[in-house]
Amino acid sequence: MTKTIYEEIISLLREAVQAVSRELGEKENKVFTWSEDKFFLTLPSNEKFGDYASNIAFFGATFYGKSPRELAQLIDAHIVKDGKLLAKTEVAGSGFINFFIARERLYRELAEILSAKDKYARTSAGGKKKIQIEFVSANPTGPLHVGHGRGAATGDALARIFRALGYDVQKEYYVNNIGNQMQILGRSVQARFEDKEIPEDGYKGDYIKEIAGQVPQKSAPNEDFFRQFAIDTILDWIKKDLEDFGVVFDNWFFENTLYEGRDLKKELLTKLDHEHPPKSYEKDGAVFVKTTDFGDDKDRVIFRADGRPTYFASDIAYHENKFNRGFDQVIDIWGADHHGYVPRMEAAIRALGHPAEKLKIILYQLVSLKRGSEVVPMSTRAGEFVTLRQVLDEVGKDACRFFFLMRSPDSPLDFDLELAKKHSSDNPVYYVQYAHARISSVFREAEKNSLQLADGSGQLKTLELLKEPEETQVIKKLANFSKILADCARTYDPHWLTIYVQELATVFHNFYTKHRIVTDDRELSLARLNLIKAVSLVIKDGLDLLGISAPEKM
RNA sequence: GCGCCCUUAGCUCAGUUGGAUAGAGCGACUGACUACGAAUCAGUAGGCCACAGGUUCGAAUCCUGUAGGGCGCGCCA
Repeated sequence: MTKTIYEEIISLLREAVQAVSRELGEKENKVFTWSEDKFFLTLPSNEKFGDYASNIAFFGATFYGKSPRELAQLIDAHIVKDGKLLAKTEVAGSGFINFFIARERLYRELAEILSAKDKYARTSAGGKKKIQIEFVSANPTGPLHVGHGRGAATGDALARIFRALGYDVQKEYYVNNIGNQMQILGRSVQARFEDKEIPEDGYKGDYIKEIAGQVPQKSAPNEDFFRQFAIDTILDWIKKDLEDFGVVFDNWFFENTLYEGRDLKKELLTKLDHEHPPKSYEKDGAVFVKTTDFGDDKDRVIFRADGRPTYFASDIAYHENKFNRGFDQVIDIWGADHHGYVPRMEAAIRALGHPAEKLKIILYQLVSLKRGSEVVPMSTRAGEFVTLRQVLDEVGKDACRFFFLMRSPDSPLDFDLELAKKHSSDNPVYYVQYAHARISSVFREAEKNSLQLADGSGQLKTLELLKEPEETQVIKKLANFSKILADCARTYDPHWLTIYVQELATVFHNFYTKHRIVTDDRELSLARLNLIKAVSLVIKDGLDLLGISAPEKM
């Protein structure tokens, strides 16, 4: 596993800073401790600021009574510049250190992509750390709607990215298959089946009729049967929808298994109260958890006066179960409509004695559908929700996933169905896929001219022919891929990758229109074929990690 | 009423741990195919980063307040 350019620069920078610390420490008898999270590089917006930039000198400056610029110059003087990694560095502005990568290093990176192929940018950063991502987890009371699609796309893409970075990832779906809603579901189907009035609070959608229609006539159904039948049927739908959406879970966890063959109440209370002071108490016959001790604004009931557990009891037990399975990090992905639930869940984790950082809850904002400028009405209450299936059938998996992943989970998503269907440059999915197809097409053309890339043809000697600014731009963009993946993992946000593949497509298209690839100059043609090969590898890999296909023709 | 999220170009949005001259795409306008896919590319115009204070060497980014929008506030799930 070779080090990335980014990692190499960071370690040079760290060494330089340490050297400066020692020097100033000896001279002035005081040592500033740079916090480790300040060692990062940004990708400057303007290329005259170099390929990477660091603002590290802004941090120790006042401590040493120097200006950031002075400190930056000191650090800069200690950075090793041997031409293998860095062509030069510069202190600029009020104290930035700008790094310019040596051409030689860029060619080596390109060669690395060509030989690593789809293993490029795979790192061991995760160190086999066990992560669990729980997402979708919609109650099996109806088909998935578009909102669930956003959760599904986000969770699945994150899982793929974390895996690529060497984490041991498990994807899980939690099924609420017991409780009041399930009783109501069962009764609704039963009423349909028996042609009776659906209960006031029952489910009234057409899909209830559909389920009732599938109940075998000769069975002797009772309420339990209807409930189970309904749950099974709906779960089958959900699984099928997810599968067609490209999402396959490693594990389906059923709520009822939390209760089977054990006294959950006793176990939970033992867990909560084994340390002094106890974290639970009884009031008016009900059992409360003192979540207020951990930042929640009121204590929460986990067992009602009649002894029945609340939803929250299941959730606490479920998360305890996750931690018992040995995950170092547990990620929950919820729709923003559940945000009110976050403080109590986090409080519960701490009440159970787990460090708060072990649980990461990602909230994604809601999705609204549009056709052009017209808003598609959606209201769960009126039963007017648009299903994931409908959108999937209409716009296809690739566009659907790309649109869901195009925005940060934080920002509300306007999903324009018309745009997603368009096969034109307005549509970012096709823009990126087109770049990939175009490259495949060039290779078909090259073969006609009996030009082929043999394994290992990406020799440095050949690659060094790539000197045009547009070529350099492409190589630099390619070299950023691993940093982008790391950013996605650090921020738990895959949308950086959707932006990245678009940018990569842009620099490629720009190069393509300016320079001909297949020419009489055989060596140069080979060099350029290698370059676009690398582009197609990274685009394919990037799209793969988003769960989107990279077609060779379209 | 209380809490959380949001407000950046005509539109849809980037701007990640505070950093340099706030960036894309669409739309508008101008230009580029007698050789590899024009589903493409190049260029021009377009901004009081909702508003008002504050913290900082430095704020679209952090804090406080105001206005507007979304969501949530059960011994429901």
